[in-house]
Amino acid sequence: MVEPTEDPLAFRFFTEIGIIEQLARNRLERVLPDGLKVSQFIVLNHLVRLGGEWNPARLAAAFQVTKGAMTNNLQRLEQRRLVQVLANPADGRGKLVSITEAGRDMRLRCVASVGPFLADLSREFPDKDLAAALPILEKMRIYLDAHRS
Amino acid sequence: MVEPTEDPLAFRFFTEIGIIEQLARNRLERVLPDGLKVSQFIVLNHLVRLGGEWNPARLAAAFQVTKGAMTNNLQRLEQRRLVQVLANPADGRGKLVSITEAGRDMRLRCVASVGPFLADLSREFPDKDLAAALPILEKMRIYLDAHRS
DNA sequence: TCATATATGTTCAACGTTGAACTATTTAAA
DNA sequence: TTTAAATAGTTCAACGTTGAACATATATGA
Repeated sequence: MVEPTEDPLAFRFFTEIGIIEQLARNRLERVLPDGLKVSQFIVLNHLVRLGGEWNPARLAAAFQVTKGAMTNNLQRLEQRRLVQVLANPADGRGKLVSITEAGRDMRLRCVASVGPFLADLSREFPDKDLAAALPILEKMRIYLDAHRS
Repeated sequence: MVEPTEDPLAFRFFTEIGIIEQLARNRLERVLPDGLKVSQFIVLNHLVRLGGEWNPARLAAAFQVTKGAMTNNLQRLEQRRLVQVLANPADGRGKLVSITEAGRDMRLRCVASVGPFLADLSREFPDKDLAAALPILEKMRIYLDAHRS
């Protein structure tokens, strides 16, 4: 009788994370308006919540994606006039990204469209449970970011 | 003074999950041998741990990916002779996947190559902390799987 | 039996991401 | 001042995934 080997807990942890990521992304993108992608929505949300002007590099760092991925995202958002991208007058290399009125509207539509899903979810996962899980997730994110080598 | 709106906790939860997933995948794929992908390694690991023969559909369900993705994965593993794929004699539609000796060897090399990373990690994240986080992750994975609609 | 519904697996285009190469600009050092 | 290093952003090919369409085969039920 061969007993199945136990995976290290970290494997199970990352496996769950991977599956949740995929399921959550697909679930959200099915309800987001106009085929907006999660990666685009989180940029809009970020700009609305924190306001001001951001250069693409800071946005890329904030969401831990490559500059190339952020270029792609911002180009699509700009084509839809959801963000405005201007040259940074103080730095010839840089650009400055800010949200437009249409972007604010779209973000509100997104939040509304995701509402029912979140309402369902919060019945199963009260804030206190999510809040209890956040610290280790944040710690893991920070750890992985610091140990990319 | 405009105060930044707070995101629902679920947003922060999924944002952390998304970033961890990307960082962990990239970290692992940098150390896996011969450019093996995480999605391929977890299939090898699964076959070694649980043994026996699996049809692609069950594997796809186990890892929550589409059948197309699993076809792609298995074709690459089979090209490398890491798994064996045979027609299921009991079901004309199905196939049966099993690991080869080369697959076992490769899986061991993978586990070894990931070892130092896991050792580092376990210093920062003792099993008890990971174990404490697993239940809500499993619950979330099951919830999302059941609410794909 | 025969028709319909399910299930397995493959293929394909579309999409987002990575990583590397590249240009342009700014910063730091000699 | 001049040169080298660092930073911002773009482009491109490679890759994995999704979702849909498709072909085959099995299961269900009238």
